[in-house]
Amino acid sequence: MPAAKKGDPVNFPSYPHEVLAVVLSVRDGSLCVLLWKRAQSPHRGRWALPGGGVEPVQRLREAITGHLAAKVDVRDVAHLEQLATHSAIDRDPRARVLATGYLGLVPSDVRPTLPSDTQWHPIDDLPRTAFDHHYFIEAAVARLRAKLSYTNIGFALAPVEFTIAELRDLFGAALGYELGATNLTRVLTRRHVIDPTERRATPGQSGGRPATVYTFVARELTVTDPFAVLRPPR
Amino acid sequence: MPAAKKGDPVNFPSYPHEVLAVVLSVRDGSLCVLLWKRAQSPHRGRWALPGGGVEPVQRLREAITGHLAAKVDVRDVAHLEQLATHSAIDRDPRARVLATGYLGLVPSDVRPTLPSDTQWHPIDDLPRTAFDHHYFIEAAVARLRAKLSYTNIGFALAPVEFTIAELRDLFGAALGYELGATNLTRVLTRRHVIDPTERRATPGQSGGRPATVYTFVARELTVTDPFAVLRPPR
DNA sequence: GATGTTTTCGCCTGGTAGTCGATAACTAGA
DNA sequence: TCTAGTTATCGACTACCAGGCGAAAACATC
Repeated sequence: MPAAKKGDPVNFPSYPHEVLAVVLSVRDGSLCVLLWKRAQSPHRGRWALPGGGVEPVQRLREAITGHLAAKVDVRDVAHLEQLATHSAIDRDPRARVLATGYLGLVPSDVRPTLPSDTQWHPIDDLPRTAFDHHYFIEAAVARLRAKLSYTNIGFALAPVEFTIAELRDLFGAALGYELGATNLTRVLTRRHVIDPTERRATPGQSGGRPATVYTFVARELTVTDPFAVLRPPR
Repeated sequence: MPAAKKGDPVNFPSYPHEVLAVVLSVRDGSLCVLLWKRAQSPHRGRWALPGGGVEPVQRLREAITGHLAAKVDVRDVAHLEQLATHSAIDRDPRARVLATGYLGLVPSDVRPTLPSDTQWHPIDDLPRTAFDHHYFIEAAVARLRAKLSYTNIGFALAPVEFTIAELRDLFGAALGYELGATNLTRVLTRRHVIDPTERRATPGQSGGRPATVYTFVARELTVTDPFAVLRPPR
């Protein structure tokens, strides 16, 4: 029997496949998602996630990076990870399209120049979105909020250098509730997620003690806490 | 402008899409995965995950359920959840095929009758597997082990009724290390994951105090611990 | 200096994981 | 019935961590 080779038949049905990115960032104290306004039918006038098809030479991650480049400078996207693949039969009215979602994060201090059809929208004040894109947004926000607690994913939301007060506000906006600076500092330093530097921030108009400047230890995703329970014996 | 309708063009390239299931279960004290031996090229003679194509009327979950039915009684699969979608260009030598993985769990007390080409294989003694299936297996095992700590996913690995000793051995096999019965009981009961019943198990040959029979409170996935850190204020 | 503002540190509390030894509840056999 | 062996369960103890609060530090302005 000859070895299988390129061109031999595969009996699997084919479907158009698209990738969609939920790009999240904290803007002016609110967690926001990047959306663009559709000018074409279907769902003309509604707001949609960046994304599109997958070229034959591209992996999914390369495809979403390419589509993102049309909306933002992809070097500003500090973290990108896959979410779920959705397969509802008529999620697109034209044909059956499978869609794989991605979560992208942009630090709060970078201000990418956006095309005129593209804007940041606060998570808790979303407009009508196209297709089933709200499912992807919900999943992305849930994933981010969970990972803020047990990974160092904050590095992708924060500037390279920051004070604890800034980080407290950033985490507060991302999580949707306020938290104390004392405990935040202690948790993140004990887990070696952030480190203090020698530098101090210059106080604002009204004075006050100058804050220590912190940085994230690593700038790629690492899990910090092995879930705390049912640990292996010493 | 007319509204978009079925049959309108979508500019997304199409790809054959397959679904693959990593079915895990504890058999004779070892965490095992369900594999079948390929009789056809490519990868003839190697062991592969159950799976196959997606019919036009099926969602991904329905498709994997259908393919699983050829190997096990799907009613024995107590839990099924999506893993990642893989897109390496030549993960299949015949053509470009996208693949979405699923994690399935079978309780340790059910003994599905398997086709002659299908067997359980211990996780730490795997044969050569076909295609990129080992990536799916690794991801599935990691997902299971993580979720054992912060969800009630154990319900899908355990019998409906069980003793703490049985559960300790079950978790030990799934996690890959032994753990203490005292702490396991305390953690799972405080989180309302398991509940004691009035019934007692009958001691074995060698006697001993009869063990309390426990059950899982819920039989669908619930997250028990909101990750313990950076909680909202009271 | 005096006052106001902001950050940071130390102390306290409560809750949870993990371990170990004592006790309970059975079987089998003398 | 009593004793020894076996297994399960409970209580006590330790260690660690999250979370909160107030005091003190370190700046600003006046």
